[in-house]
Order: sequence, then C-alpha cells, then structure tokens
Amino acid sequence: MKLLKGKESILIFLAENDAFAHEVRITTSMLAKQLSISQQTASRLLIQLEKEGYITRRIVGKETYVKLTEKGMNELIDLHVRLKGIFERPVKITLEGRVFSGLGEGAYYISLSGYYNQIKEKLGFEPFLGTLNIKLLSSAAIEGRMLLEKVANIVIEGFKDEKRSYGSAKCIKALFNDEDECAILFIERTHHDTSVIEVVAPHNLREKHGLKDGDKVKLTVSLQPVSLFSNLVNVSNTEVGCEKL
Amino acid sequence: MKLLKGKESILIFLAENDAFAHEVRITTSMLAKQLSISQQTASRLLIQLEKEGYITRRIVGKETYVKLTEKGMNELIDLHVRLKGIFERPVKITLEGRVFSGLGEGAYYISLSGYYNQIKEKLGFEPFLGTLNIKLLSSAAIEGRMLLEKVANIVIEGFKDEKRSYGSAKCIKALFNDEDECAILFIERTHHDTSVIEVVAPHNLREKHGLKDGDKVKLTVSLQPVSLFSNLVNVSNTEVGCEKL
DNA sequence: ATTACTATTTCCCGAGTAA
DNA sequence: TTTACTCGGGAAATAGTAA
Repeated sequence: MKLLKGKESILIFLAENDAFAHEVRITTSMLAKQLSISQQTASRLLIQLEKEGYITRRIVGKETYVKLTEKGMNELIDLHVRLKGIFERPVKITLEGRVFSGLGEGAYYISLSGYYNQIKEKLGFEPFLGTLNIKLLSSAAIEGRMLLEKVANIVIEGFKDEKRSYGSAKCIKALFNDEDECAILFIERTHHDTSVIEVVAPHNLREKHGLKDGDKVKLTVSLQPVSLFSNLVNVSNTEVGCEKL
Repeated sequence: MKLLKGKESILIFLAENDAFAHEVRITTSMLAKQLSISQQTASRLLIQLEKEGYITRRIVGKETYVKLTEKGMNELIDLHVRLKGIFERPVKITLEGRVFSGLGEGAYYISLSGYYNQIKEKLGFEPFLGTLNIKLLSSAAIEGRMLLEKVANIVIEGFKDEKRSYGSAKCIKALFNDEDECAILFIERTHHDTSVIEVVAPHNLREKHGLKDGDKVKLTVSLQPVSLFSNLVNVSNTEVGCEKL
C-alpha cells in the first residue's frame, strides 16, 4: 500500500531530518524523489502544509528552508503515542478448557533429569512431577493456542540416553486460574491434537484447586504485540499475569 | 488536518482493538462512526484492505469478523519503528562562539552559598568559581540558544538575604569542546543579549583549555526530540555527550 | 537549475439504494 | 438491521509550462 499519503510522509520525512530543531534546506524535486511523488505534488503539498500551519517556509532566492511548527510536530507525537499504545501494551490471551486425565506419562517425562533440570533452569521453578491436560472448549481458545505455540519462546531441548531419544518442546509462561504460575507446554510430536494443552507448574494444580475431570479452568498469557510478529527486537518480553496498563 | 486517511486509520483502529491477536467483530456503520467517515466508505475500504492483503474478513450471516494479517501488522510496525527513530534518538544541538571576558561578577554569584549549593546538588558537580562568557557566532547558534533556553530543565531558584534579592536561572547540561562536563546558564534578567551564553563547569575551563579572549569554543547538548515539545512525559531526559544512536 | 501555475486525468467520498 | 453496489461531484495527482 504505502501506509502514508503525501502530507503525512512529508511531515515524517522532515522530522527525520531534524526539521523540528532547525530549518532544513529542501527542494521540491528532491522531496518528490524521496517520496515517489511528482515535483508538482511536492510543491503543492508544501504550500498546503504551510497554509495549514504545520510547517514554516523561508525562501531565500532559489533556496527554500523548511521547519516543522509545534503543531506539525504535535501531529507526529500524537501518532507516535497512539502506536506506542498498541505496541507497548501487554495483550492478554485467555484459554479456557476442561481438565481431563491422560495416561500419566507427563509425570514420567518431567521426572527425567534431562527435562527436569531444563525446566527448573529455564522456567525458574521446580516442577511438580506431572502435567495437567486441558481440553480447549472453543474455537477461539484453539486459535489462541496456535498463536501461543508460534510465540512460545522458551525451548526445552531434546536429548538421548542409551535406550532412546527424547523430543524437544517449547513453552510459554502463563497464569493458571488467575492465581498460579505455570507454563504451557508445546510438545514436538505429541499424540494430542491442537485442541489440547499440557500445563506444568510448581505445584500440583489438580490437588491445590480440587480439580476433577471435566472441571473448567482458565489460562492467561500476557504478551507484547510486537512479539506476535517476527521483525522486531527482543523475544523475551513475555510477562506473566500482568493485568494493568 | 487529521494525519491519517481512511485505510491507515482503519488499520490502527483494528490494532488498538487487538485485531492482530484474534478476530474482531465489526460493522461498517460502527467503524464509520468511529472514524468519522460514511458507512459506504468504511465498506469500500474494508474490501480494499482485504484485497490488498492487509486484513482478512470472515462473514457469518450478518456478522463480520476482521483480523489484521501479518502484512497489515508489519505496515504498522514499520511506521512505529520510524517514529521511534525520530523520537527516541538524541538530537545534538551545537553552539559555537568565541570566549570573551566579562566583569567577573560570575565568580561572585557562584560563590554565594545560595547558588553554590543548588548548583552542586542539581548539576552534580562542585562548580569552579567563575563563569565562561561566550559570544555566539552564527544565527544558527543563536537560534539553538533560544531553543535550549526553552528546553532547559534544571532550575536554580532565586533567594534573598538581608541586603538584596537574587534572581533565578535555568540551566542545561552540555559538553564543552567535546570533552568537559559543563552547564549553560540562562539567567533571568541578565544584562547580556541572546547572542551570549554563560557556562559553569567543575573546572576552570579557561585555564584547562588555555583559552584567551577571542578563542573559538564549542558547546554540545544532546536531547530527546520529545523534550523539545511540551506534551510528553519525562522532562529529565537530557543526556550529556551521547554521540551514538 | 528552481517554484508553482493551469489543465487534464485519476481517484476517492458519500448519497441513494438494492439485496 | 446488515453489506456493498452505482454514480455524480469534488478532491488530489500529474503533465505541461511559465517565470
């Protein structure tokens, strides 16, 4: 598309060239080239921006000096603040589902030191020896699960012993029923389908919350919008249970 | 003006409503109302955005669910990064001028405990008992001086003793000849005109740099673009001598 | 080289309205 | 109620060109 139209991109271009701190020399054809518009359009837009009070122009012979006014700069600040609001606010992803019993292999796998030590180190807690299986209820929850799987940023490496090899998994920290620290496990080559998640936690959640099969539970993950997409910086900006902002 | 035109503001509106994390229910008339456009335009823009790959739409009976695509989100991220580049990059203001001798009253005023202690506390150094007078050379430097005076964020309060009252001053930290920590003083009711600045520093700059009247010197202040304007947050975001980024 | 006018085309908005 | 078509008016972009 090109998100920005003529006037807006002129203001941004000027700001990028420090035209809020001092006058900047400019020609309409150079501006046109930069913004992929015609020289005539550049000329007209500068006239309009000046008329509307977003810039000042000082013409000395053949040279034109342009400066952003406070009004022009405020326009950019507003936009900046709005985008900051989007990208720097944690977004809560909530998954609801029902507890069910698995085959108990979760407990076995977590008890293996090859997994146990990694969990302890990378998740920051000593895991209860067992996982809680949760069947997701809605298509929204399943959609959320798929999103979280993409974003999960903690990797538990696979390993081998003399008998067999053990696969790797990704996980992401979450909050269980608005209370308990936990992590959702995304296990490579699981036998579960995408409507199921497994949760590991420092405590026995089943016991602590008095859960039996079929009980409804809730998982919340709070993450930064930018982490949902690949391009930008830090990966490790997930927060657990952050409600405000 | 309204910096944003239809399509762009729809993308931002959707992002503000978390439409990058999950589908969002929307009607064209509600969207029209929010963005002050007609229902017809809202409809047309949604169709176009979908065709261009910025959003996906899922129509279930009368309900429409919209989601930003990765492409759409990247468009916003690009803009965000661009604005961050503008507002979160220090801008260097450089003032050049020539040293000249004043009447020596700078030394007297700074030696007064009413000023001395404030300088020590608010500027973070014990000032040399004297100021360096600098006559600015260019109109650009004078313009810069006026800008800095507006932005100067450290206030030295005036006070009274039994004999007379002493005026207040503002100052801002700067770098002297790319080397020395110092501060530019903007004295209320000074007898100097706007082409002159006074500098206070922890050392005797005249001696340390072997300066005599007429020698050229340089002052550099590095500040955040947002601090140039009133609306936004933190005032104390001035940095001294930050060259990179 | 500039800037910026006029004329033409192209694009966009919104009223009316159908489904 | 919805969405989204057609269509007329007007805004915006460019070409041509003057200064």
